[in-house]
Amino acid sequence: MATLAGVSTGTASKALNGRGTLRPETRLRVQQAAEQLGFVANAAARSLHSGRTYTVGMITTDSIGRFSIPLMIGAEDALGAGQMSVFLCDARDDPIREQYYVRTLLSRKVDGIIVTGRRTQARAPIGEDLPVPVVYAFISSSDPQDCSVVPDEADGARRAIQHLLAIGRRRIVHVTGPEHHYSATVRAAAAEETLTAEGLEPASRTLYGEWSEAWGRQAAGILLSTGADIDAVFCGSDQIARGVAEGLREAGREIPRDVALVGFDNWDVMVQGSRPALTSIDMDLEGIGRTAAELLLAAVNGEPVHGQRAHPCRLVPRASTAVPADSGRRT
Amino acid sequence: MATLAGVSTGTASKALNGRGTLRPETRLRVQQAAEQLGFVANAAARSLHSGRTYTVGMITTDSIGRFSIPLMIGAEDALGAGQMSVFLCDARDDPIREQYYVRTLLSRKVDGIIVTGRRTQARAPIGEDLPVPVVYAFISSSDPQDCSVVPDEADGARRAIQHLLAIGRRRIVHVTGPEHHYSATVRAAAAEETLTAEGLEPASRTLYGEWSEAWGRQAAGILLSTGADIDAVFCGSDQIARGVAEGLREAGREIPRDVALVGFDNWDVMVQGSRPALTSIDMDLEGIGRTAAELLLAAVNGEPVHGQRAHPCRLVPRASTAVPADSGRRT
DNA sequence: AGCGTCGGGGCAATCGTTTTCCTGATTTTC
DNA sequence: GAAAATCAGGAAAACGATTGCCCCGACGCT
Repeated sequence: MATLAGVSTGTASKALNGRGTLRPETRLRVQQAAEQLGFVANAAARSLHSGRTYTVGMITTDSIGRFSIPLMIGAEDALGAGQMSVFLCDARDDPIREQYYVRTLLSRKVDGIIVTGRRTQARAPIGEDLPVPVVYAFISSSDPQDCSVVPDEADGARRAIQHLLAIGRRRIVHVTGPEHHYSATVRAAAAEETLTAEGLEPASRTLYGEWSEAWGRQAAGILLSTGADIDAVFCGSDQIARGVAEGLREAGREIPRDVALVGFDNWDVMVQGSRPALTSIDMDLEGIGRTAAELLLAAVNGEPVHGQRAHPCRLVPRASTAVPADSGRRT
Repeated sequence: MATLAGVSTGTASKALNGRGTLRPETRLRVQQAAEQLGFVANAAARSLHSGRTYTVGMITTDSIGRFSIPLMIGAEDALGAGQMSVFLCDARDDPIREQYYVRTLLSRKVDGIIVTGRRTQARAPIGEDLPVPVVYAFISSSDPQDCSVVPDEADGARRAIQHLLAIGRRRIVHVTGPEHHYSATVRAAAAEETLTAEGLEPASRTLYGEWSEAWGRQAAGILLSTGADIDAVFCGSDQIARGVAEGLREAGREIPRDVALVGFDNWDVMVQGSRPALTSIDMDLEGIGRTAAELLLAAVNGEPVHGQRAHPCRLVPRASTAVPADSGRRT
C-alpha cells in the first residue's frame, strides 16, 4: 500500500482524490509513492462504497456484425471520453442468452445498458422495470417510453431521390431487399413519396429481392429486358447497387452517363470496389452510437430522455452520380 | 435483502452458493426469496472478497475492424462459456490510449488481458511485469516469452499452392499486397517455396501492390500484357482476387477453365460477390480468438503457456478452382 | 499567559458478500 | 441416562477504498 511510503490509508485516499485538507507537500509525497509502486485503486472496493461502477453494458442482440461495429465504436468513443468502460455482450439472437447477459450486467451493477442489433425494426424491451437506464441504438424498443436512437431511413431515401432529381434524372427506379424487411419497405415508401411530391412517378415499380450483389445483377437484367426507359436507379443497399452497376455495364450502359446510381449504407469496400465508385447514403452509425451513449450518460445523471430519436442520414456523392461537364443528361 | 425473507445474511450466502450445512428446506426458502426479489449478488462485493472478477479485458490495438471482430467473437464465445465477461477497449493505434486502457483494466482487477489487432506482425508488449496474464491474438508480441496465437500464414499459402497443383495447374503466379507488409512477404515466400519444392518455378515473378480490388484488376492487366502463360493465380487477399477475376474475365479469360483463382481471408462478401465464387484460404480467426481465450483461462488458473502458437489455415474450395468433368486443364 | 480557532491527519464506520468460528440443539452411542 | 457426536445457523472478521468525525498541536487574540 502507498501508506507504507507515506502516511495512513485514509490520508492516502484523500491525497489521491483531492479530498480533505492536506499539506501540498504530503499530497505530493503520497502521489509519488503511488506512482512508484504503480498503485491503482481497486475499482471494486471503490464502487462498493460509491454505488457507481463507471461501466455500461452493451448488448448486441444479433451477432456482432457490420452494423453493430460502427455503433459500438461510436458508443465506446462517447463513453471512453467519460471515463467509462464497456462490457461487451453478444446475445446472438438468443433470448435465453440475452436474459442471462442482462442478469450478469445487473449483478455487475453497470450504470446503464445500450442495446444494439442488426436490424432497425422495433423489438421487445430487454426487460421491465430494470434498475438501470437502457438506451436502444439502431434498433428501437417496441415500448414508446423507452429511449431509442434510430437512423432516419426515410430521410436517407428522400436524400437519394432528391440528389438524383438535382442532377436532372427523371426516370428513376428503386431496387431493394425483401418486401417483408422493414428497412426495405420504409425506404421504398419514402422514395416513392418523394417522387410523387415532385409530380413524378417511378419509371418502373419497385423491385424487391435479396440484399445481395447477385440480386442486383438480376434486377439489372430485368430492367433491361422490360425495356423500361430509365436514367437512374436508387438501390436499397450498396451490394445491390454494385450488382446493378455490373449488370448495366456489361449490357453496355455507361454509368453515370446513361444511368446514375445511388446505393445505401456507404459501406467502404462496396462503394470503392464498385465501378464507378458509388454514391451512397450513410446512416452515420457511429453518430448513432455516440448519441445513444450520450443519452445514456444523461439518464445515468438523472436526466432521462424518453421516446424515439431519428438520426438524419447523409448523402456521400461519388462518381456514380457525377455530372459530366456537358450536363449529365443523356441525349 | 433476501435475509428479510428468510434468515441471516451469512446463511443466505451459504444457501445461494451451496456452502455450509443447511436444511434443504431452509436452502429452498432462501432461494425462493431471492427469486422473488430478483436478488443478484453484487459482483463488486464478491470480487472484493475473492480477488477474482471473472472478467477479462480485450484490447484491440488498431481500431475494431474486419479482423478483430471474428477474433472478439471467438474469444467472447470461449470466455462466455466460462461465465466470464469481456471488457472491450479500442486503443485506435494510439499508445497513450493503450496505456490508459491497461491502467483501467488493472484498476478493475481483470483476471487477464487479450490483445488483438489488425496485422499479424509482432508488436511491443503492452506492458512489463503486469500482475495479470496477457495473451496476444492474431498479432504477436515481440517478446518470445509472451503467449501469442497467430495464424500460420505460410501454411495458408502452402495449402493454396498445393490445391492449385492438385487440380493440375503448373503455371502459377502470385499477386499480393505491398512488399513492405509482413503478411504479404510471408505468404509470398511460402508460396514460392512450395512451388520450388515441387520442382516448379513461378510463371512470373510475384506482383506486389495494394490490398485492393483496383490493384487486382491492374495486376490482371499486367499479366495479360506481358503475355505470360499462366493457368492459375494465387492472390494475397480476396479483394485482390476479385479484381484479378474481373480483369481476366473482361479480357475473355474464363475462370476456372483458363485460369484458376485462389484468394486469402475467406471474406464472405468478397468470395460470394466474386464471379465465379472464390476459393479462399480461411485463417479461422474465430478459432484463434477461442484458442487465445482458452490459453488465457489456463494462465489464470495457474497453467501459463509461453511462446507463439501458429494456428493452421483452412482452404475453402469454391467455383474458382472447380475442376470440370473434362479434367480442368485447358488444352 | 490562557483560551479559542484552525489546519493536518488519524480512526473507524461503511459498502455487500464470503467464510471461519462458534454456539445451541438434537441425535447417537454405550 | 449421560457424554459425545452431529447438525443448523448465527456472529463477526475480512476484502479495499472512502469519508465523516475527532483529536492534537500550533498559532493568534485578548
